[in-house]
Amino acid sequence: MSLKRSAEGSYQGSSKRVRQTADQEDSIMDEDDAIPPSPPEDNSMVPRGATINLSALTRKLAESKRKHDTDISDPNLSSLDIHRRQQNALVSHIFSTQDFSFLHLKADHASRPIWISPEDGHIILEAFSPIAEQAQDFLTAISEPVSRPTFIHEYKLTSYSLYAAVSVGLQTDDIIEVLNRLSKVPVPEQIVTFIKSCTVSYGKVKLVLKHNKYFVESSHPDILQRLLKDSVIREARIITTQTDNSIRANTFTTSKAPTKGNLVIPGTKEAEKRKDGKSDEDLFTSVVGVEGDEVDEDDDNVHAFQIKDTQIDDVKKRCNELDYPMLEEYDFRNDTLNTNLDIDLKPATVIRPYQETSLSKMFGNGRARSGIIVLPCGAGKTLVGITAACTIKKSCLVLCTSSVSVMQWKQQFMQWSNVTDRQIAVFTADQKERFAGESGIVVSTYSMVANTHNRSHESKKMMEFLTSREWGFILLDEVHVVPAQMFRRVVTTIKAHSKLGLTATLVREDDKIADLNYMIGPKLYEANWMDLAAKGHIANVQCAEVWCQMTPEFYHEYLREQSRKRMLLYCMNPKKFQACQFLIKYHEDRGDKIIVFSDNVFALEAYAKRLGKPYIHGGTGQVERMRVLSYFRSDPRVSTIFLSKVGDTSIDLPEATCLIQISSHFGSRRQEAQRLGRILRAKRRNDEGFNAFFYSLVSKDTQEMFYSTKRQQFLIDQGYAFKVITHLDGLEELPDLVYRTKEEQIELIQSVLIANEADADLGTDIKSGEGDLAGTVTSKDFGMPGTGSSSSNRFPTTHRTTGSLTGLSGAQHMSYIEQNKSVNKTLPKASSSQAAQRNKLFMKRDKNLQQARKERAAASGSGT
DNA sequence: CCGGTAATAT
DNA sequence: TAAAGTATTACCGG
Repeated sequence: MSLKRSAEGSYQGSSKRVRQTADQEDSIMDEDDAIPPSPPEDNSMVPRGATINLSALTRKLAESKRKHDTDISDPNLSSLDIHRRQQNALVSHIFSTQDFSFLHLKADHASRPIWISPEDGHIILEAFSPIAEQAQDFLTAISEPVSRPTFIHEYKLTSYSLYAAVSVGLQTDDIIEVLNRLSKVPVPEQIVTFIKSCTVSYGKVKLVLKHNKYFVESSHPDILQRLLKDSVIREARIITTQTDNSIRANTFTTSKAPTKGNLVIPGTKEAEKRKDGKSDEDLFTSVVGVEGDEVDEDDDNVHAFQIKDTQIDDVKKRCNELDYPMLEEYDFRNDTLNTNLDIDLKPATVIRPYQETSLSKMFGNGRARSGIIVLPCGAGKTLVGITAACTIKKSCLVLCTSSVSVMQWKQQFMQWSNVTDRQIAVFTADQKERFAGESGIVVSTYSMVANTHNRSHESKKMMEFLTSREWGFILLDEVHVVPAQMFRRVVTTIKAHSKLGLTATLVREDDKIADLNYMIGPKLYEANWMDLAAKGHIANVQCAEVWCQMTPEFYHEYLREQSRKRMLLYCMNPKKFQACQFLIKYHEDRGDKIIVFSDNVFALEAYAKRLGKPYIHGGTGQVERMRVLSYFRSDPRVSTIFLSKVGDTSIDLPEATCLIQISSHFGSRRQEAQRLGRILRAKRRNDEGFNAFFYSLVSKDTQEMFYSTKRQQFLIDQGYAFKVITHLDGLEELPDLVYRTKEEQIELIQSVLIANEADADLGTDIKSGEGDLAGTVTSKDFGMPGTGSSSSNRFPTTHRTTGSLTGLSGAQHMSYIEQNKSVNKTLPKASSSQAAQRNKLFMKRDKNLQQARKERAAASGSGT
C-alpha cells in the first residue's frame, strides 16, 4: 500500500484515501465557523479524506506499487527517474495502469453524468451535473454507494444491489436502458451481461401471503416449473381444489400483477412533492426518457402455486440454493384472516420527502415488501417505521436493542399515530403487558425474544403468545445487530408476513452484514447524509482529527508497555489533555454545547474531574444520569459533559453542537458514525451558516492513528471530509493550562502506571461512599495505593486539599483532591420538574412496580 | 435493590 | 490474523 509521509515523517493516510481537492479545502474554512486557527504557512494542516475510496482502487494501487517497486530497483534509472516514478506512484492511480481511451465518448457526453468502468462495474457520477440528484436516485436503487464526497460519487454494481433493484420493481431492460442514457460511454458489454445474469433469476420469485395462504409467485411460469423440479419444493406444494387433476402439473393460479392502485401512504402530500424540483425532473426525463423515481412494473399476469405454511423455511432455503431467492411481499389489503389494527397517523403528521421515497420503495406495488431502510441518525427513522405500521394496519412487533428505546418507540407511536394505550404493549424484563383485543402492537427487545435460557414464568407465557400468532409486520430497529449469533434467531422464531429493518449504519466489522439480504430482504433505500444536511434535515458537520504529540516520557513508557496498557498511556497523554481543555474553552466561548466522548472509563473520569465537568458512564445510576443531562440541556453554566459509550445511542441531546472524542480504541466505523449522529439533530442546525463540530483527538505515532483512520471510513464514504490539525493556535497562552510543567506530567504518568497495576489485581471495586449521591458509583478505585500521604502517588494532582468524603473501603483511600472531585456532586439535586424528565417514560412502569410491591406486601401480610 | 449470567462489539 | 479484554446492557431470581 502506498503511504504518504508528511513533513514530520508520520503516517498520513491509507491508500484508500486520496487527497482532497483544493476547492474542498477552501470550502471548509469560513469566517465565522472556522476550526480553531492554525498558522497558514504551516504545512502541518493537511487536508485529507474524501475523494475516492474503492476496493478496486486498492487492488490497482497494490498492483502499481508492485510494479513501481520492481521498476525503481532497476539500476539503469537515474535518481531523477526514480524520484519521478515515486511521485507518479502517489497520483492518478486510477488511470496509471489502465487505458480506457478505447471507449468512445458519446457526442453529447457533457450532458450525461456517469461513466462506467468496464472492468469491475464501478460507476462514477459527476455530482455537479444538473441531473445528478435524479441520477443518484437511480444509482442508489441499482448499485451500492461506495463513496460520496462533494463532487464525484462512486457506486458499484453488485449482485446484491441488482437484487435489490429488481425487488423494488425495476426490470433488467429498464436498468440497462437508463444506465445507457446516463452514461458518457455505451454500457460495456461485460456490464450488460453481468446485469442480465444477476437479474435473470433474482427477484423473479416471490413468497406471498394471500388470504392467509402462502404462495410462490412469479410472472414467469417457466421459473415456477423449474422450481417444481426440485423435490423439496414439490413436496411443499399444495394442489388447489379448483385445479383439474388431469392438468394440474402445469397449471398455476393466475392473476393480474399487483399495482400500487389506490394505496395511500399516510402522511404524504402528493402535490407538495411534485412542486419542488420540477424543472430538474423534466430535465432528467428528457435525458433519461423514463420517469425518474420509479419505473412502472409491466402489468403482466402473475402465476403462483400454494405451499404449506410449515415448509416455508425449507422452501426459502432451497430457493436460495437454487439461486432464485424469494422476495417476501405481504398483500396486507387482501389479508382477511388477520384482523386489522385500526391505527393511522395523526392528521397533522406530514412526513418528509425522503421518508416518503423510502416508503414508496416498500409499498410501490401496493404490497409490503420486506427489506431494509437506511437513514442517518436524527433523520426520523422512527416515523418511517410508524408510518409503515400505519399503512399495513395489522398486528405489529417492534424490536429494539435497549429498554430505553422500547419506551421511546412506544412514546413515538403515541405521539405520531392515534394508537390507544390499550393497543400498544411493552414486553421487557420489568414490564410484561399485553394488548387488548385481537390485534395490537408489541414493543420489545432483541434479548427478550432471542433469550434461550432462564425465562421467567411470565416471560415464557408472553413468548408463547408472540410465537403462536401471526404478525402482519415486524419492525427491526438497529437492524445491523440482527446478524449477531443470538439475535438472528428472532427472524425465524417470529412468524411475520413482512419485515422492515431500520438502521443508520448498515456496517459491521465482521462479514455478517450480507446475511441480512436473505434474513430480512434487500436494502430498499439509503439516504445520502450530505444531501439531507444540505437540505437542513440534519446538521452540517465539520470534522477534524487533532494530532497530539506524545510527551517524551509518555512515549517512552508507551514503547515499553504491552498493548493493553499502551492504550491508557495514549489516552492520558498530557498534550491531548491540553488540546481537550483548549477545544472545550474555545467552543464554550462561542456558545457551543459540548459532548466529550471517551470509551475508556478511567480516562473519562480523569479528564472530567480534572477539567471540572460532569460525566456519565455505565456505572452512573439512572437518576444521576438524568440529572446531569437535564442540567446540560437547560443550565447555561453546564455546557460540557463527558460521556462514555453509554452516550453512543439513544441519548437525544438536540442542544449539543460540538463533539470531542478523546479515546476511541478499536476501529468501529459504526460507533464513529453513531457518535456523529449525536449532533445531527442540533436545534440550531437551520441557523444561518451554522456548523456542528466533530473532533477526534489522536496521540501521534500510536495505534490510535490506525484506529482513527479506520473508524472514519464510513463517514468519509458518506462524503465527510476530515481535516487534520497538528497545532492549536493559542493553546500555550491558555491561562490555566493543565499539565504545563514537567513535574505535573510526571505525576500524571505515575498515576497512570499505578492505575494500571492496581487495575490488574481484582478487588479494587468500591462502593459509593456516604457523601456520594444516590446512584453515584465509582466503578473502580483508580489506582490509589494504600500509602495515603505521598502526593506523588496521587492521581491527578497539583495542589492537594483533602476532602471529607469517606469511602467504604477506608479513609486512607479516599482523601480527595479538590480538582479530583466529581462535579456531578456539585450540581444541586434535581427539582421535581427536572426529575420528571426521566420519569415521563418510566412513570407507568414505576407505578406498576409500586403497585406490585404493595400487593406483595399485602399478600405476605395476610398470609401470616 | 443487588449479584450473577449472558450477550454484543471490537 | 486470531484472541483477549473492556464496557455496557438486559434478564432473572433472591
